[in-house]
Amino acid sequence: MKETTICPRLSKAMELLGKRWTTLILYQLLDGSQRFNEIESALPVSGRLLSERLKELEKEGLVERKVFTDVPVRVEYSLTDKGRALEGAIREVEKWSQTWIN
Amino acid sequence: MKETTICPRLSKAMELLGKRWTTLILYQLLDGSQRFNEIESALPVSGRLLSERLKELEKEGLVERKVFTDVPVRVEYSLTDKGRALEGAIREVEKWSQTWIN
DNA sequence: TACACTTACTTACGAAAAGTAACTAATATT
DNA sequence: AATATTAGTTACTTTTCGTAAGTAAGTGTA
Repeated sequence: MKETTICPRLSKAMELLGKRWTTLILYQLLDGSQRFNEIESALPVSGRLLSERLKELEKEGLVERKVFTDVPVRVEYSLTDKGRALEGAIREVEKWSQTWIN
Repeated sequence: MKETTICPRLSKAMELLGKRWTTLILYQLLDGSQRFNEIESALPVSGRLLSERLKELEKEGLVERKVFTDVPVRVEYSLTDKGRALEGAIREVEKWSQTWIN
């Protein structure tokens, strides 16, 4: 990779948030804890990618995964403090989109 | 594409902003008008992708392109009002990254 | 007992996007 | 004539994405 002048923290943040679907998944979870299928229904993302993204977000500590051993199994995803701390940024994008898109 | 419950404006916004490099390019331009090579040097993005992204951003009205017929040619990119309106959102992400990354 | 049904994934595979490096046009300098 | 500069473009390989089908663990139904 090239040498750059950009802040490594912002760079790393964008590496995560700049991936397709990541921000919309977080946006969806701002409404509260949700099951896999709920998120999948709310967004035009496939199970394959949703699974992949949720794993990344869990690994980076933005999302928490809870398994309930009901039948069939129930899995709930929610934001951690680190994830919820992005609410301000996400709301700003939401506001921008209402003003400038379409 | 699937049916979703998410707001189409936010969805469209994220289709643009969620692409790799887009937000970092805008962040870079918050510093003011910059030439192609300046942006390329500041970010770990290749000329091929930078060119593609700048075209998209110009088409969507977030970035303006000005050609100066110096020798060799000079091209300057700057934010439009629509692009600059994203400053709040970008600064929020920047703040978040300073607090939570690393 | 056998078979369908549910959720939360995983796998396989072709298509699209991204990374890398070499190349180009226009012109000015050496 | 050869070299250098900027702002790209082209060709090619690798990575990521999208779609559809398959899986595991139980539970309900015939």
